[in-house]
Amino acid sequence: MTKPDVQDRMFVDAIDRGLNVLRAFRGHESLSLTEISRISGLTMGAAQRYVHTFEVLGYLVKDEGKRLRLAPGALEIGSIYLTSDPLIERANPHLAALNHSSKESVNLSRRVGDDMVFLARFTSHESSFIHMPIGTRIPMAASATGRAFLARIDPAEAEEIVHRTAGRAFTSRTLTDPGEILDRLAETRERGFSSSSEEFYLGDLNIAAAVTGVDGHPVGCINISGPTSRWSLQTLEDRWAPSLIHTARAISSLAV
Amino acid sequence: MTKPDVQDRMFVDAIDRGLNVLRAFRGHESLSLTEISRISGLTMGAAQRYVHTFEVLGYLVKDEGKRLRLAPGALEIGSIYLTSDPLIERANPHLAALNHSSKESVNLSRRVGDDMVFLARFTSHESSFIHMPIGTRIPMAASATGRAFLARIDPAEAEEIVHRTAGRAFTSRTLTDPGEILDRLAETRERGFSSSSEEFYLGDLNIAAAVTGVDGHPVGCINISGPTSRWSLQTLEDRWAPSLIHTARAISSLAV
DNA sequence: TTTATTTTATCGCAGAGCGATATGGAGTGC
DNA sequence: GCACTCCATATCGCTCTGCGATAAAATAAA
Repeated sequence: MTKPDVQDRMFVDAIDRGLNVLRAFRGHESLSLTEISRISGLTMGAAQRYVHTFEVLGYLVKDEGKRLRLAPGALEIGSIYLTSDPLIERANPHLAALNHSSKESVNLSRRVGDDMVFLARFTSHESSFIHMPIGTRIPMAASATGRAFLARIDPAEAEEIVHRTAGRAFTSRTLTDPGEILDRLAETRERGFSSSSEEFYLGDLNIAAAVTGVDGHPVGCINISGPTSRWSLQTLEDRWAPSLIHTARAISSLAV
Repeated sequence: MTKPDVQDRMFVDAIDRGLNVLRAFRGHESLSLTEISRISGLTMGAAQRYVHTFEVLGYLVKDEGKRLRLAPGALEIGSIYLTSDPLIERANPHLAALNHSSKESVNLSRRVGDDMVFLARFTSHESSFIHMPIGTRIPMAASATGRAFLARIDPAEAEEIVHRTAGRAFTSRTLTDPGEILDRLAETRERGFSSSSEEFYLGDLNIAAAVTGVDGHPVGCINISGPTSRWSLQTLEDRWAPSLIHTARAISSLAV
């Protein structure tokens, strides 16, 4: 369970237990009731009750036979979030303009724990397309957007996060040495943007810059991503980093 | 409450009560605890417990003062859905290709109740951009995608939906007469695609075609949307409806 | 056809979530 | 600076919601 303290009487267990039913679908197209019970750790009766509840609410739908799938109704809360976060609506015109001029994928993300989460995504105008839907999480230490964010928070906190989370490799190119990552943060602080080359998936190059709030603290990041088939990291940086920084500043200046 | 039957002992009330806290944020950037209590219909104590629970889970975050906002963590379940629905991943390359050739906004949607919900969105390569995030719902009767879907289901069911939901106008151009909408469905059945002109918001033109499953029933729709500043409905149809239909069929042929 | 597994339906129980309320904190007006 | 109002937080005794267990029904596999 997510509950931090077994004595937290303010925490509603049923919410977490219910969400665990939906979380069970991560990496699965469909699941049987028995599989949901096993993956979520709930008894068969409890799993049955939550599944029934989410079917009524439109979050789950029965597939052929008795298997269940997540349904489009599961987008309900995420959709409310996407229309209530002012940063997204404020950033969109700027992201669209940068997407238009660069013709590459341009995204907005915010921090969630040790990850960056995509909130808005304008896909490449060229034929190379990679499926990274809204809500996708990328580890901060292994991504340009994450490192752009880390470069703008308290250095001690950034160092703690890097030491705690570095080490996991996603490709053969992922930086895993904390010292090397911290060097990249220092470089990012100097240049005002970060970059990564094929660290989260092969063939993908990225440059990113932080968006700040009125107090100068980072509230999110924007990035441009382009494939190795069209760019080298050097040419992507030379051509688009100035516009990226300019766009990040333009979005930052709208913060209230 | 959403509960259809007060005697439904399988329904977990706490889930619905909790979701009502999050639903309260629809149309609001932030809310106080008192406002959440009032909008959701929960007592102060219950609202307090659910707010605390969602703060721990990362779905809500405290703003300046005591106000609360939805946080990016609220995308959790929606994100799992977007990566588990095989239609989305199957459709993406085709949507990207159509977006690339048409340079206009290309989207995928599925039916939820009386609405169509955007599941994937490739934005226009031109400068006109409209904020319609993933999860946005559009009434079936008042949209090209919805009418493309209605044209492929049982005519009696389609007629019932049109009579029950038609009448609400979103712009001065929204079709509200059920007879006229049913005529458009007949036209759609003939042409294999539907269209709408400025019905959901002014300046927006749309053509749509249904994606079908192995049994020929519709499982979703794709649409191309372009602004009146660049197209007339006639030229959008003439130029892109053949490709749209072709793309819908290509996606349909991948269904299992 | 038989057996095994999964799903559904039901029930008595107990503790999770409840509403009420007291207390603390913040904002406003004088 | 103080009084008042409103909001937020903390707490408590209570009850009914969600529980696990289990029997029956349905489905899948041999």
